[in-house]
Amino acid sequence: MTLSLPDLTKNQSLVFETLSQAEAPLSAYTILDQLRSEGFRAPLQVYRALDKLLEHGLIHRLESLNAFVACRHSHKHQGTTVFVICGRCGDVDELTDQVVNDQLMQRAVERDFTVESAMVELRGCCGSCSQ
Amino acid sequence: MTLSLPDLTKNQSLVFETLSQAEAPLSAYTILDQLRSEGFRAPLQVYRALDKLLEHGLIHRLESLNAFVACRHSHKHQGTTVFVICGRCGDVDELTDQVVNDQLMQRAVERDFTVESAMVELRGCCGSCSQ
DNA sequence: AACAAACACGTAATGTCATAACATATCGAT
DNA sequence: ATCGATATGTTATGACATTACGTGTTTGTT
Ligand SMILES: [Zn+2]
Ligand SMILES: [Zn+2]
Ligand SMILES: [Zn+2]
Ligand SMILES: [Zn+2]
Repeated sequence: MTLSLPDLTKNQSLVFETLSQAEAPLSAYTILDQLRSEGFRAPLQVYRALDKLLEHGLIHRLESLNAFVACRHSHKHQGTTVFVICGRCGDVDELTDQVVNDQLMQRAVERDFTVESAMVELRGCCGSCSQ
Repeated sequence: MTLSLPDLTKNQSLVFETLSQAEAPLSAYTILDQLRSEGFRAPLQVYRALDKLLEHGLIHRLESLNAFVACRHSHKHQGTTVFVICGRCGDVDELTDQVVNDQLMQRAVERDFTVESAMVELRGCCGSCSQ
């Protein structure tokens, strides 16, 4: 099954392909290095593409790593996304949880706080790496 | 009630005082600038003090801001701490929530993931700033 | 006291992540 | 064809963090 993607420009496609094929989160500068053979020369070429891909929801930024991953969800995100990040192999899984989301929003409302964005990241060791 | 603090060195005390008196999260370099009059010259002086203060649990690092705050809890942290960060005034509140913590741990266990650390940060607008 | 280990500190250099500023090019609608 | 919006190329700079090396200070042991 192929996702119907928004039209991506050349640079956006290159960055997205790079992230999609990676097995772990990549920093913008790592992406830059991998795309030098395609003519990339400067960080801004990467960051601009990343910005658009983030807007489209095709990728995510992991705040605790200063790195980026292609989205693994085939469905639209609803509520807060929880990122589960293995520190050994770098694998990143993502999940949405109604209970977590509702509880966070409830606690925010209680204190009259308007949530504009939420970050939830679990760092640790995945099943495969624990064997 | 005064906390019984671990013995802090001169540099650690200076950094902790700076953070304690701040009304918003501070970056390491902002702390450095504020402590130049006290003889601080290099980022490492700040980062080393921050490391120790983090170990002692006296301060927290906000991953989504690359900045630090003094802990506002008078009690020991149990489980995941949720940081609630106002983007207007910079105020940071922290709370612990059993439901959020248990649900996150449950979802981790389900997928055989061992959590080593969890980060939860809500960005938005606080009650005072919404008036 | 003498010694050694552990810890804290000072300094310079470097590494890593991200954006500002400015110029040029491409595309699409009128 | 012209115009506005978007995308791109390039250089420089800003912001966050660590490596490497040397020195000083404390502490526990002999
Ligand atoms: Zn996703
Ligand atoms: Zn793993
Ligand atoms: Zn705290
Ligand atoms: Zn506020």
